Amino acid sequence: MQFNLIHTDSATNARAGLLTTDHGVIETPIFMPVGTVGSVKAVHQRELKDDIKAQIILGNTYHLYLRPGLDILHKAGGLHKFMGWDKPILTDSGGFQVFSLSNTRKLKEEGVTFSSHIDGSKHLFTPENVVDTQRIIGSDIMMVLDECCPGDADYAYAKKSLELTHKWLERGIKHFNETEPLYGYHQSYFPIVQGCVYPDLRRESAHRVAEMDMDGNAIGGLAVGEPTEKMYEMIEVVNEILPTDKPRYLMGVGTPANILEAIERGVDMFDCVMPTRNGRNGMLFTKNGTINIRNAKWADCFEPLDPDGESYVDSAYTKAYLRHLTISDELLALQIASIHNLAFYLWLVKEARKHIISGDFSEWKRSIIDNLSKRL
RNA sequence: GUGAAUGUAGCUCAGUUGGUUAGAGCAUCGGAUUGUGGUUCCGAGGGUCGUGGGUUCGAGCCCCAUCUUUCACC
Repeated sequence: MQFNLIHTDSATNARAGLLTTDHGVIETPIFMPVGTVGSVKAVHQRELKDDIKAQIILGNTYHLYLRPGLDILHKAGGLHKFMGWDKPILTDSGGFQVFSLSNTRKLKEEGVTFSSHIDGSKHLFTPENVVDTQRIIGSDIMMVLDECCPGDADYAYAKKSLELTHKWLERGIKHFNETEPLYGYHQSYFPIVQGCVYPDLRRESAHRVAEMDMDGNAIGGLAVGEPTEKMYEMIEVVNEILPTDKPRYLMGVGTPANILEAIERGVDMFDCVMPTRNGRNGMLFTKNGTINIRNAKWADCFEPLDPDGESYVDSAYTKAYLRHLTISDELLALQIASIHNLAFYLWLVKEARKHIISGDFSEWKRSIIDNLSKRL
């Protein structure tokens, strides 16, 4: 994997770059649609590629490990072949799911035991076997197993949690270095900065992560209940330390405004369920603000879905039609809303990149950011 | 025609031996959702209890009449 910075904004820390993987080049900053179980929910691979213009998508180790399972993924020749997607894939380690989904998780030095949300069966994730699993999945970017600390954790808990995450980090990297890709292309392995909302823990973690000298670095444990300003502060603290010549990935974030603020602070990669999950619930993102398409006021609005939108759904369908489909629980509603929102998120980062390169990122951000969180 | 049921929110129904401002689910309307369990959660509006009388301090509940719908029988 290679990362080339094309341009760094003179007024801010925003960067435009090119991330080259064996499955293609990614223009950063980038947003990565989330495709948990080998499918971006409600969106066809062809639409992802041709209409949304996704350059990389996410898969999830926890979900794929439980279903379809390693045997099937291995026989399929990895996730790319299995799902018919030949562009890059990043897999989350599953650490977050173990903490957010499982009610019977148990943290130990060795790893984390949890019971499946599907059938209750017991499983153990260790830093090592999560590497093995991601080798089998064959993701271009694998993530380390970490503990995602809640946003309201106290200092003592956060410190203890961070120590465990760092131990797991070293074990994971050791195992990564001792294993080989299974399908003939390179796999990168990103460590994750934790430390909750405590600047000294974040600094310590960022130093630790930077020392590992991996292909790229991630910032985790944010947007998990802490105030937004804290999140921005933590990004600043961490990015002072993380190397500038490696891509920085802010995990699980976020709103369009969050993304622009993070880009300004030097983040290159994002993923979030927001455009797809909220889309399935009738929320549309536009550059003028968000729309709740369920609202009665759209019932007879026969204007295009989004006059400024670049996706074909934006001009092909009206607000009234999408409201009708949404209220009627039609499957097409999920598809249209998901395609629209993902296309918007990809437009947003593409536009940000354009303005970083042309040197007016700050002005552009200022001109758009207040509108993004308005409600239409 | 006779007999038996039935009538409470837009819909399907609860509603104790008669006792404060008649409840629920769904629907409607609005809000939340940040490394996804096609979710989930939160809030709001909405009823002259078929109608008219009566008994009672007090009636959705008891009595009478009437209408609606359903079933059975002639």
